Amino acid sequence: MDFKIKVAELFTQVENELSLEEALTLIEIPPSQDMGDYAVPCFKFAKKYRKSPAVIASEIAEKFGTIEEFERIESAGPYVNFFVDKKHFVEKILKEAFKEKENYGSTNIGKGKSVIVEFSSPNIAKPFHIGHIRTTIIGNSIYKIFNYLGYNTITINHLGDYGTQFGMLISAYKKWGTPEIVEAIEKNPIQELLKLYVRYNKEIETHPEYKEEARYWFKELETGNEEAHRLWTWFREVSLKEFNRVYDMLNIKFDSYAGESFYSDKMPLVMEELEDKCLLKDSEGAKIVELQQYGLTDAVVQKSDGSTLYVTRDIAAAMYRKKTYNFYKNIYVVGAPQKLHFEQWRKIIELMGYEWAEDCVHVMFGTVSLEDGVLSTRQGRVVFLEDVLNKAIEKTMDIINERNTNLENKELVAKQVGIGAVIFQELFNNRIKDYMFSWDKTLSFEGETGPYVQYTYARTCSLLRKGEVEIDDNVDYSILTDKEAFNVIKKIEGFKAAVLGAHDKYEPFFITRYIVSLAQEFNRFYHECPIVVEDIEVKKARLLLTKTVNNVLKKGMELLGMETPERM
RNA sequence: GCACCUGUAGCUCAGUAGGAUAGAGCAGUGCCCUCCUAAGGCAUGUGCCGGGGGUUCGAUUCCUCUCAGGUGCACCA
Repeated sequence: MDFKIKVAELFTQVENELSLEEALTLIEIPPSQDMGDYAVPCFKFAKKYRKSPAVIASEIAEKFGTIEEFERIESAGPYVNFFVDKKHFVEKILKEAFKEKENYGSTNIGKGKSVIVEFSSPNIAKPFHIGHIRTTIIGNSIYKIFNYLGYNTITINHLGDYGTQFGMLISAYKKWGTPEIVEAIEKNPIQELLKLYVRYNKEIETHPEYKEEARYWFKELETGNEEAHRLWTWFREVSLKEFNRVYDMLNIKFDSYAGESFYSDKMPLVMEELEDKCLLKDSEGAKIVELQQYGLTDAVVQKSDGSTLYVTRDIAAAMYRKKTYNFYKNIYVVGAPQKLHFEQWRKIIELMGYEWAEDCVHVMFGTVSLEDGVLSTRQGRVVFLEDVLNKAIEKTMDIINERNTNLENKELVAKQVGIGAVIFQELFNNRIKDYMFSWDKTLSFEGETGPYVQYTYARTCSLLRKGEVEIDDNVDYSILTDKEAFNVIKKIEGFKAAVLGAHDKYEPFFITRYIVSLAQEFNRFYHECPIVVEDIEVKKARLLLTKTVNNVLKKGMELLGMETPERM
């Protein structure tokens, strides 16, 4: 980064009308190595000097004398190309990384600021399936990234634990809840509760009165009927226990499980406030907030039967969170189909006069589908998240048994690598892309994959063990100016930018792409340059580089939510 | 009908706040373990960057129209 600033400074010296900021925006990274490390195109100056950009570039390049940080500065066509002094560069980057250790890549931009990340949020009594993988893994990574940058982070699992569906479940249980069913639910909660739910929905067709009964029980639940509450609590607990199995596998923890039910008593106040602020309109018995003038569709905030809706609850939740946590950002990791909902919700909060509406962000992502169509719980088109993780672990175990039979902790490593592969895959592309779930892709471990990065990391660990020297930054840096080492170090320099990019755009894939490319560069270096060698100076220098790569890969994987096995 | 998202190599995708010959992985082919972990490295081919117009010295990138796929549009969440 500092070298880039240096380039900008040099440029402002020869072009004194240029501000440092302007100069910085002009700087580019040349497409090819032999064009230098930084470049400034001169098209912009053509008008001013009435000369061709190529002539300007060569004139500018000549104005620079010898400069310590740069090996040479020369023009190539309309560009001025800067070649950094390799030794200088290498030394600066590695010393910095060595000094900052596991904080290399972090900055303190989040100090004193609280950020809420709401993610995962499965529905109680419904399967935790492949459709939940995205919010869960993306959300966890965003939390880790913000946490690393010094923010005070709060993770919230906004459980879907409220609504008429629970009236149905309670009613169904009261009808068919034999001791055998109780036992089955304890053993296999989600599947059995889902069965009850599906059966109830089916029987509504022949027994229309069931619909009324479900509503009755939901009302009872709301008004504090003891039995209803006891059943609801039980459903919630057994479901959560099952979800926690997956969270444990993924190593995910939440600070709060305040779900929909948590806000159920906070709705009247929201309605009152909307009323006071003259935002409500009656429409066919329902209460709405008109939003058409803002290019949105009107939002229903209260049904004609008086009960509230999703948006109303989210407004209550946002207000509660502002009051409780005084957030700097309130992040919702929820699928793209809910874009309109979040736009309406944000607009309403804004209309209520809360400036912090702009601090609420919807981090959306594309939809997962299956090869045989859209996911559908009812139609049995589900892939359970737990099955995906377990299959990935199994496959990893097979590979380990094939190739490394004397590895210790095989089970642990298989778990770390298998799950790492799934996480990595999920965070490899731009969030917004839709994708089709495929076992082949999920279970492929070659090329740009999680195992590839973990393998490279394990390789660095192995080298550090075999090196048997104390790593310090007092080495002969000229050893690291060859092409392969230099490329690795240039890559290392980019870590900070990758983390910041991921932060700014709420896009973990900046980090995913980054660590894969770092691993690639390191593997090239590894194949070209023997590291653990007789010559102690060469060994020390190359091991310092190895150690730095080791640190960055480890931190990068951690930010994605992956484990980092030291042998595999 | 209206709105939003996506469209780049056979497949899956990158493409850095418009710039120098558009890049990776997979799949295919051929090399490299007497050498630090071969889940690795090297070599090799592939592109009307969906299409038309426009802005610009310069467009995969910005604007506009258009085609294709996906998603959302009031009492589900």
